[in-house]
Amino acid sequence: MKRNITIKDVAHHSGFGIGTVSRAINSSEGVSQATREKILKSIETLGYKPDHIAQSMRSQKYKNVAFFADISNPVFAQIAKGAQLELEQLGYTLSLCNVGDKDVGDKILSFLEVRKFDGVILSTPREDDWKINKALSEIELPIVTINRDVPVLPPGITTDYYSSVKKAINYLLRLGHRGIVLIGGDKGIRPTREGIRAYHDAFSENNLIIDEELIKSGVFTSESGKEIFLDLCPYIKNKKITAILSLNNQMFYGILQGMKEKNLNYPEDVSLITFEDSELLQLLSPPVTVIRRPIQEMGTKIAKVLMKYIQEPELYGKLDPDTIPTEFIIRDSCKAI
Amino acid sequence: MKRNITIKDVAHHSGFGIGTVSRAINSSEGVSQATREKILKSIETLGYKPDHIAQSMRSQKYKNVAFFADISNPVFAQIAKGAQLELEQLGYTLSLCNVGDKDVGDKILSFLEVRKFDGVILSTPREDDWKINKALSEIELPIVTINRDVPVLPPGITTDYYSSVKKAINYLLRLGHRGIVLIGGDKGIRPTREGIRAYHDAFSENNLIIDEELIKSGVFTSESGKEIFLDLCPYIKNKKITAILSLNNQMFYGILQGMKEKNLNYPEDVSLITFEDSELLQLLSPPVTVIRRPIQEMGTKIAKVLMKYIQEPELYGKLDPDTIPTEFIIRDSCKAI
DNA sequence: ATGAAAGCGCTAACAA
DNA sequence: TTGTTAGCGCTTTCAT
Repeated sequence: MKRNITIKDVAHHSGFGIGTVSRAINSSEGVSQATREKILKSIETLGYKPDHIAQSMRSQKYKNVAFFADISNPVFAQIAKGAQLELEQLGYTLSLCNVGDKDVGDKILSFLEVRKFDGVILSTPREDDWKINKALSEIELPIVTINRDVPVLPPGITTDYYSSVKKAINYLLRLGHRGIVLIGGDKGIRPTREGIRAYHDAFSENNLIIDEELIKSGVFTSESGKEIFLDLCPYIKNKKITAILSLNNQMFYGILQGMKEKNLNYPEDVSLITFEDSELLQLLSPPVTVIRRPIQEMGTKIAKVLMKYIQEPELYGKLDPDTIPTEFIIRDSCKAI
Repeated sequence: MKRNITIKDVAHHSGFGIGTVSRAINSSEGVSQATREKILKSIETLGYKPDHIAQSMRSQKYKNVAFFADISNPVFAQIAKGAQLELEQLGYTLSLCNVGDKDVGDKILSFLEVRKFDGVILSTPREDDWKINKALSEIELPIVTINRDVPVLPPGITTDYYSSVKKAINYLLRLGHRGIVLIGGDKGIRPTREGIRAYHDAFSENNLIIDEELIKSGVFTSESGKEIFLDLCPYIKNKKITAILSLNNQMFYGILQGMKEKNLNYPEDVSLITFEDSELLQLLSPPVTVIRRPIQEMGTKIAKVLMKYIQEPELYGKLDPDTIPTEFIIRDSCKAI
């Protein structure tokens, strides 16, 4: 096994001490321009690469970020990609961790316990789970959340669900719909809460009374979406319900599955809008009216904010919350009544 | 900053030397059962967690695996998830790296240069690019490839494209199709090569002459798929071409886009089959006939093999190649002629 | 079976 | 500005 080139070799080759070489590497001050250049040249000719592990051990900086989310959801995969691309610029690495849906707090802690990170990117399944939150509050690292308002954490990066859901509801209202179902996830997470808030506001601003029964919450899976949809079918058939707005991409798949199963069509039998654009939704016939957001950019933004926290820890929790804008794109999945 | 519990504390608390403690932690031999238990108890009561960085520094083992692929493709995202879940079992971490499409070799090398890994999971964009392969051959780590036959690397995990593509072509042949287009990616990568081989074999086993012009290759993007499709349109209209088999999910999106744009329908105007199942393909009407493979399990398998190489380096390159089976699922996107 | 001690490659404190 | 040195927490010889 061929020995690696170490800082000692560079010191020897350049004729300076290892301290000076270290300073040159880390572009710390206290090195004359001339020396720095000579050392850099030595590094170049020797092909020296600092041992990242040894650096970490001494400096307690790891250039490593943990990503907690279910990457099999293309949305999180895109966010991960965006974040990785950004972190890479600064020499940081993104490490994946899939915490399922149970014992989330424990899993996160035990993941972090045996590994070293400088920061965390996180999408927690619930905001008000005290067990999870207790775990989160024990983490002594900057954490940037994805679309979650976790009481024990500073605000992270969020999507502007409110404006576009409101636009969408208003659009349906204008088309004459009144029996509008809102399908979201757990009511204790931001996307659902913001969606519901927008739903309420849209109705009341139009002086309409809300039927709370029309607000459905499940979990972010197609199975859950399908189940909710099937329960809705009788009301769709008797025209009590004429439109559905889904707040989640995966649930929307389930809705479409349910429609197919029940031989229902949109927009004839029910009008449809969903959150999160995709090639699928454009390819379906008719193409689906959606709320879109720039997902990969979200990842970039998340990484940027986290890096700021890592580099200036005193800023943690003091930065203004950042919200990603959304876009309401009308296609052909809604009809006027 | 509260000091961490170190191996010294455990040594002190248990009354043994740090060497013995270390041996107990690593379950190396040379520790009596009684001592081991006492030490384990001390570790428990103190809540000691070995410093993974210090361990790495001494042992040159990092419990870290690099994943090179474009995770914005849901297929790779799923593979990454499967691999992560498996690696996690053994305390290993999966770190992401997105190498785009140019300077791939350099990017991989520079990523690996400044970080420490025990192994690599890789999907290279080409198999015969000497620059990439030169880079790959310089990597002194076990590498498991995803569906690639890279000359300078041992075989990794592959999918059985051959059998199912053959089944698919035979199916189309039986339906009376002769103008069957095969759309794949770069001819220098395994999936395309295997697809073409199956295509050839299916035709010749049926004593049919192949029109090489019907084998189209592009890149794995929807844009490329669409472009190829649009070129095909005249022949579809004059019935020279009656069926298309796409070897890639992303390209298939492009084909569907093209169809939509040209107001063509399947299976009326052209029969369609694609590789890689998804909810989309089942929701489209009519649902699309596909070749399916268990993607997440692929990730698991990849991780397992890599772990074997990491734990027993002498096995590297000596294990039998592993091939993931595929399934041909007939739905309603092909009609008889 | 166990302890002592060297040293992995680096940073940071201290000296010069 | 530069060199020297301690020591980060651990594994691994080498003694005992």
